[in-house]
Amino acid sequence: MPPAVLSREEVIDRLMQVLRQQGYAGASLAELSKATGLGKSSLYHYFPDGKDDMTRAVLGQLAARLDRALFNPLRAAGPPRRRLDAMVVTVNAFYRGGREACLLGNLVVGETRERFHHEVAAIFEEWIAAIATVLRDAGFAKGLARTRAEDAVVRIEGALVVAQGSGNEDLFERTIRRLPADLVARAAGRRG
Amino acid sequence: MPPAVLSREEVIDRLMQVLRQQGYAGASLAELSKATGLGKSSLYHYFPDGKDDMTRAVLGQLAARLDRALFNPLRAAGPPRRRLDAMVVTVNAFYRGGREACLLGNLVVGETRERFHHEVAAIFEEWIAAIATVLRDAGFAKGLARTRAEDAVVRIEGALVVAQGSGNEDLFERTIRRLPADLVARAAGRRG
DNA sequence: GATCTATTGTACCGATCGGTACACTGAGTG
DNA sequence: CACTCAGTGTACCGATCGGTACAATAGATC
Repeated sequence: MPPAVLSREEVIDRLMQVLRQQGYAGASLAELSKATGLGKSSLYHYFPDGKDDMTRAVLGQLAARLDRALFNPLRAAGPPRRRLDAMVVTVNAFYRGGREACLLGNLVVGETRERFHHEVAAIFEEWIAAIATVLRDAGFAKGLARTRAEDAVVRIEGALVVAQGSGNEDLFERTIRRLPADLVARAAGRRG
Repeated sequence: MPPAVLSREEVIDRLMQVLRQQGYAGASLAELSKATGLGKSSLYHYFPDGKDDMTRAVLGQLAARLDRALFNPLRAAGPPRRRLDAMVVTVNAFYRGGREACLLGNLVVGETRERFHHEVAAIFEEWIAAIATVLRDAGFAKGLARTRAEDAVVRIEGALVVAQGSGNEDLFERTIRRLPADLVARAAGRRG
């Protein structure tokens, strides 16, 4: 809907970049305007309820993109180990090797946690469920598959925080590279 | 220094609560004032450089408290497994079973990442090093001890995010309860 | 009691916040 | 050509932002 220079999807993409980098409270309308190249009036034309609307649009687009690029491949047929390896590649690209923050992680802070809880929780849940599906396919019992799937997402989110906080850039990639082997390990072989 | 009703340590404690819950951008002077019971003038009397000063004071006090309650016990003598168990108890209390956010995690967002990077990175580093010490005492090689120690902190930070994001409250406690056994496992016995 | 210094309340500053009003444009459509 | 209407720039709103000035107060010290 923007003139032609930027599609709606691209606009939401720019909004996502600002939100994931600055957080909700830190993302001012001025920055969102600058990042998209749209004036405030245009921003409010597309997103009548302001930042709240924009954030919901961003969450919707994120959910759709993750479905396509991450969750559906996880749920598709194929060797479990290979599906997990594919996830690692996608996740690594999505977070730019740990240099980019997680939007979901930034939306659990302060008042935004309750405000966007439904959307955020749904994405986390779908992610965990998709990994659990792979692990069930790999022969694990339901409970164990679920627990390990949670642990995988926990480690990805944690690795982002610790990598950025400690300045240890490669910690993120190292952490997620271990994931596939760890996840399918038979009650043994934690890692090297 | 506050009249007598609140010690400096207590004031900084209140500031910490606001900062860890709201993040830096979301913590307004009005809120910090209300939480401490000090007017803006008093706040600026104790912390002349405003929010920046307050945040540094909070980080300093956090570092001191973690040293006393978490890192020193980890580095002290005693059975490694017991030291890790103690860490879990302390961590669980500190984060109120996952209901309280991590200040460090909230300070890696936006411009605050660079601003407080030294302090934040130092705390993460000391934490990881302390856990690595335990694991060396448990007989692990230096590299493996370090990697597993990183993983422990990664899982704690990640569990906070995922527990709060997914609304799954007990995920945090479940995750950290697994940590001691996982950490000292002999290249086997990932967990259940 | 006079003095001093730490602490505080009040009032204020310019800047920016999120958000709105409105007139204008320009590309389609009849 | 007349009309419409999605899209936009400009100007503005009251509220709040982080921060400062300053005079009043108060408790200790002499």
